[in-house]
Amino acid sequence: MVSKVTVNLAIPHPFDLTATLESGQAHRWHREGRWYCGVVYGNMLKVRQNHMGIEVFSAPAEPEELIPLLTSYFRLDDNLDVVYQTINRDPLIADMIDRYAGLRLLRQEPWECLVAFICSATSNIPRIGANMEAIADTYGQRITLQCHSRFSFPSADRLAEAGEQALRDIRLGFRAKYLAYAAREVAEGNLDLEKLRSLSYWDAKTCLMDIPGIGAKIADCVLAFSLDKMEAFPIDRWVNRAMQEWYLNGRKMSYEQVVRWAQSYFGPYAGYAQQYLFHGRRLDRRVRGTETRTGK
DNA sequence: CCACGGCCTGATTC
DNA sequence: AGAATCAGGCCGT
Repeated sequence: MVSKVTVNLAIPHPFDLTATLESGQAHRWHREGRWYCGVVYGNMLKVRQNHMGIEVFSAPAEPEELIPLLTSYFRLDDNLDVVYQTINRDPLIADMIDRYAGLRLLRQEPWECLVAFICSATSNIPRIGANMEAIADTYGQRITLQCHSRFSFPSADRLAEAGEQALRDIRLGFRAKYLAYAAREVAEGNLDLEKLRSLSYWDAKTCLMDIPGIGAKIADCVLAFSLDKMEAFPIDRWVNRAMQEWYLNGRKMSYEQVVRWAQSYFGPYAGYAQQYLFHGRRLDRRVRGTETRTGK
């Protein structure tokens, strides 16, 4: 029997499922028309937004049981009005907020998020997704929902056991070594991701960056997208370009200098500002089809 | 601190 | 068409 609920959570502030799931934070969502299919915390989900809220199919847990999980995952506990008031410092960011109102950060599983962004180095969004699926297909558990099958995301233990060569074999490239190392550190308890929540942003970041293959950018992604550090400000080429052109007037600054600048400018929700800048810049490039290659 | 080459691989560009 | 180039970085020199 198929169960379905409309998760009729009061969403008093804007929420845009499409913008949220297609803003490059999460890598295991597949779109089918207006539905999105993904795997979160061992549950396969099929979700769609309507005027009431979010419709959900799920397995193995029933949708009703997953309401707290979904509320957390989609950060429906964030008051976006407050976020917007805080980061809305100028007409440029205001335009992004206006265009993508309801785009939310996600609160993902830290381990899965860390793996995804280890895979992100010198890669691109489709390939990161392919890597994540290959990892799940090979090492996860099968979950079936309405004749579709997906696989849960495997634990660090499981990937530590797999080892570097096996990860290379599923085409992770040079990232296999970093992933194998990180898996071992987490499996052995030397890196306790949940514990990072209780640390300050800078302390948590330092812990993450102790792992080879995790630099400032990847650490910031994990902190912003899974560990509730909303002041984290991941800077990739798109955000960097937005910052250079719109805010820094071409001034040369190191990565961490730009982070500090953004934090002092946008405040404690700098991570939200980053997500809007990133999304806007990326879509812009797509629409125009061409990208000026003067920068690199 | 900064600059640079190398790293796996697949898609896109020339 | 085959060869460069590039993609949501990081590390070592």
